[in-house]
Amino acid sequence: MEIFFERTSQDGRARAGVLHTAHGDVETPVFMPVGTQATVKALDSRDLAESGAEIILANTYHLHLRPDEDVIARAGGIHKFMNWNRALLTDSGGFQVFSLAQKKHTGDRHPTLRVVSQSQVLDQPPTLVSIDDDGVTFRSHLDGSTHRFTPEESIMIQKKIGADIIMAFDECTPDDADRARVQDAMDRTHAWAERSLAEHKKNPESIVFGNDGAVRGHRQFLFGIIQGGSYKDLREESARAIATLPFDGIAIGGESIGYNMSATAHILDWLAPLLPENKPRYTMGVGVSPLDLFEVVERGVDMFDCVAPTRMARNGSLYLKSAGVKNKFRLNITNAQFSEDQGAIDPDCRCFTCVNHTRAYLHHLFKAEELLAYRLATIHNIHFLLSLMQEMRQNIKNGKFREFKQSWVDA
RNA sequence: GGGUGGUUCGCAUAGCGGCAAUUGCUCCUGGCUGUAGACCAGGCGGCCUUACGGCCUACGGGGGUUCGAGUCCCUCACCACCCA
Repeated sequence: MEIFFERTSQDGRARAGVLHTAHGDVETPVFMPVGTQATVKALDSRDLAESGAEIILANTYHLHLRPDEDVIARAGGIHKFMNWNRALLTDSGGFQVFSLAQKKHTGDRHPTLRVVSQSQVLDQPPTLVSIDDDGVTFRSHLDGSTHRFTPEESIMIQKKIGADIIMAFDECTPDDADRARVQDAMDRTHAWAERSLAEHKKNPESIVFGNDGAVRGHRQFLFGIIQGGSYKDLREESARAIATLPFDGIAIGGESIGYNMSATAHILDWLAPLLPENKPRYTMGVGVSPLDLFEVVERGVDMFDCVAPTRMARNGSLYLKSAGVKNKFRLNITNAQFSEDQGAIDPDCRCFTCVNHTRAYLHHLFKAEELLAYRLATIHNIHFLLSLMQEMRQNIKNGKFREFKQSWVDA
């Protein structure tokens, strides 16, 4: 029988291991850069590989709406489509269901007016039409057209996209939801987990096409997702339900995860005794601060992703060690104080940006809104976190994880 | 030499008797969840106040009318265009 995940060492609850995928091995614990629309924004596949990325994310919701999964399947699958030959994971679209339903994501903070032509203005926020036990109906944020996702549909789309790891279709719970709502979403997530699994088991391979037009699939691994909000008993119930099913990996979802790190830590502590040791664990949406990565790795998590490093990069917020607690290991390169700073973003960083360019230059590129700013900044932030993960793995292997974490806490 | 228009917070603008005074840009600062995000929010004369708010200085210079002037009148300076 094939082996997907191997633990190679353990230090306390922190684990180091490797994921074996059709597109190469992935050393864990791993941070996965987010490439929603089949691109990690501002980077090409060479930038990504040189930054040390072994696995990236893409999104089912976005790729279904554009360009459409059949386009990607006919192109030979997402790896060929975007020229990325390492591992890739697709999210199921479950988070978008949650995101679409959240009022705060349709509020003033987001532009809803898009100029379509000189005389036509389209006011088209994404809209959640309905959620029922069978699936979700929603309107596209691109053109307002109505679409429907069911667990079966989400899995089928993910097979056509052709990721190495795919996610069960789930319902993410808002942080402020009451218990009945959380329970409801959790029960639905469990039912959808079984249906996602059943659909996947029919054919555990991707459905993408070779140059000859014949299907040329590769093995895909399916993760289930634990929900249950901030309720201990619900989280435990969800963990038992998901852990019992023959998923290849276990994800932990919910709005709190990554957003509220003390809640995330509590949830992980509750789940610790209930998670199977032999399956990879994935906290969805963790990685705003380097310290967040320590928090989850310390609690036995193997995988995590976050839009923060790439988005922060485009917004001029760049990671560095010893920036003090105040700004959480980041500096804002657009600040006036960097206009003539001839040092590297992070003097200890060995990424392309830090080796070749100064803070003053990056400051200028951002002020001038030059496109190179976003690429150089993203290269740095991704490299920074991935290199931190590499050090973390090494320290787990050497049994020095606690000391290593402390060196960052004290920084 | 004559005529017309203009001079408002770094730049550009609004303002037509109640104004610390519009808007855009620049500038300053902050925020970023399984990406509707190369985005969003706040600030932008000075001083004081936790806040409500208060005081001072301000619409080219000077003078005048008025309870009150960036706004009306006179004058000077400068800029632009037109006619000689």
